[in-house]
Amino acid sequence: MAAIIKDIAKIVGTSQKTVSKAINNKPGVNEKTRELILKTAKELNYTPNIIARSLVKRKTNTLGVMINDLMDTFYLEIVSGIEAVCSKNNYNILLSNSNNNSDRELQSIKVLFERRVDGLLISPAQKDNRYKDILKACDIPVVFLNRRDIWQNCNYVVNDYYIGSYLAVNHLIKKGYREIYFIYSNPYSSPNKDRIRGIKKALKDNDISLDKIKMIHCWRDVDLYYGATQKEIDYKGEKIGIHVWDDQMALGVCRAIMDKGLKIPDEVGIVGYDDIPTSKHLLIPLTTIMNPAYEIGAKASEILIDKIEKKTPLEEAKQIILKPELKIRGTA
Amino acid sequence: MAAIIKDIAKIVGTSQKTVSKAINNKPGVNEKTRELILKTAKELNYTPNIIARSLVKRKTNTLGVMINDLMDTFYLEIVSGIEAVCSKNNYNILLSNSNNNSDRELQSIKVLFERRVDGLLISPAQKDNRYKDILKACDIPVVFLNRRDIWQNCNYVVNDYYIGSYLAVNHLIKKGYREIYFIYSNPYSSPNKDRIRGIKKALKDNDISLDKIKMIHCWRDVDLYYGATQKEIDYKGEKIGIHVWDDQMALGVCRAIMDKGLKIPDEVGIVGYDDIPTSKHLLIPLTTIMNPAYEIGAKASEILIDKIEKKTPLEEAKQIILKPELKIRGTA
DNA sequence: CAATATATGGTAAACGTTTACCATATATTG
DNA sequence: CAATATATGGTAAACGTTTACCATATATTG
Repeated sequence: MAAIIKDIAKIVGTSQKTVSKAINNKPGVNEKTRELILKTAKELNYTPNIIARSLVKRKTNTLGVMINDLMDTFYLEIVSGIEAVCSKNNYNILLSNSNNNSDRELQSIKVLFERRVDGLLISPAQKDNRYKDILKACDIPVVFLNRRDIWQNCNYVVNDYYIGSYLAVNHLIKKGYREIYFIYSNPYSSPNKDRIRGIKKALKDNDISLDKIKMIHCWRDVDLYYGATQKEIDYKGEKIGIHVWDDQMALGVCRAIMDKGLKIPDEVGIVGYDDIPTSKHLLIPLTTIMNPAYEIGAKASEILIDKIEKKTPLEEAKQIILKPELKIRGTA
Repeated sequence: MAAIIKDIAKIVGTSQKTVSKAINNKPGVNEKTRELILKTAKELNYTPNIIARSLVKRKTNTLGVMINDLMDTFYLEIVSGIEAVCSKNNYNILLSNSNNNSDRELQSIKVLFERRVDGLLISPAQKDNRYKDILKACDIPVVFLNRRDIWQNCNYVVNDYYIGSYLAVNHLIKKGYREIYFIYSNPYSSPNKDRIRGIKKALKDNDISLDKIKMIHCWRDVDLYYGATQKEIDYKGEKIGIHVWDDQMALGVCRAIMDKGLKIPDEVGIVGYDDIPTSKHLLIPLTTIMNPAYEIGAKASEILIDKIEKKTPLEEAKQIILKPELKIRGTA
């Protein structure tokens, strides 16, 4: 039905090769021939078949994007950044969501391979990442999003969680909150380890004993955060400072604090993480740490495309750590 | 480098066809031969090349997804729904973002065609949708997301905005808010037209003169909504009810109302739209209309896949209108 | 003018699958 | 037993591109 190169060649009375060259704007085609070919292509409503091209060129101009939680607005911004860079460089995105299920994650990565993506952007599921061997055996480049501990010398783009949580807790302490809590979600991930280091540094710098910090673990769900805050946090006259895993979860924490009848920021100070777009529009705008999600996605895609197009040697690990920033607003 | 069918055939000492059959679990292969083939495939680390398969089968098992604003959490949920259904049906997603720019939209749709997606899911850019002719000339199925006016008899899945805004304004009126505002964004879209019909119906049902409604147009940006509310809304002793384009924008409206020193919900009532996940976790949880975004995405993909696999005749338009729901919370 | 470079373009193979068309050996049927 | 059905599997073409290898005509060079 749809026209193919062979049809155009037949009509114009030339070879397929000449048609191919003309359509791809390559030199070595007579100007008149080229015009005739392009005109005919337009008339026949010709659309190049990228599938066929990919097969012979062994390049799909496609990036596989594996996200662990598409419902999280933080990843939304990362994907936006990826999309923008891909679009500019003529790459397409094959999007998958593991839902933090490592079986689905493994399966999806296999499918992305079968689809012959030129490179892979991965935001790993929370635990049990079994794809490591497959990825290492394979020779396509991979860049990890927001995680830096998948294997030694992996490519990654992360926010500097060490600095971020340092800034958060240091700010709380300087503002006079002395009873410090950290409510966290993903215990074994590199972000969490980095953040705990940052928090300890902040305590040390302010001459506060390390065991003054109270850690509350809570899986990532606003209602769970609400419940944990309700249950675990008690005001005994000393100002409480809470550093929360991320802004989304901070909503639950804020609500629980208000429901307990405590005052933000007078009795309880709260610092989130990520600076999602809603944070600054809340009734009490959230004090938080800006995590440049869009930039993470954009930077990671740039690195990946560089690797694919061999501008950067494949074996040399690219590791980018982006600076976070304290955004002081209404909650602390 | 990587093994292909030919290699396996040579090693096992059989034809390519037999290998292909064995790998695809098709009948007509001796059990012993099949086992040997699968074992060899595993040893060679064989990965089928979906690109080659797509070329000969003329089917890519890929859906093109064209979103007009990836930064909007509402579309995030739609994409999640799409992803879930695709994953279940062995389809992949090629994701594009038009950023409400109709040039990019047209360009991206062309690229998706060239990539030979089996079907297209489109959430149209705000204005000037120039892809209509291309789409109609082409013979792949298209389902529109959240818009029902692109052309006559197009396939679509929408929320019933007529009912939704009816519920919103009716609720405001019943609660005693008599001065009604509607702050809206996308004037010429089908959602807006449907919503205005719904609002008028609500006024009529409550015996309120149609010219009592005040419409404020404001492009979709929280700060613009904040500004418009600051400027346009004045409390003169009569309770004000505001129906806002969506929940995200309602954040700006709420903040402006508070900054003016007005009380929510005593003096000003606010009803949003969409029921994004944060709405129920706000300090004053937002009264809103639930818009089943995930379901829209899921349903649209199901329809599209049905069309592709010819379970539904291509020419018969599938038009699904999902019911919204009033969520009464703290703001009205 | 002969030798060479350049522009133009044709032929045919290749990318890695699937599948239409056969062919053969064995099992089943009346 | 002859006739037929069934299981197994081989050959070669096809999907729609790109490209290595040539070939020819013309322009340029000394």
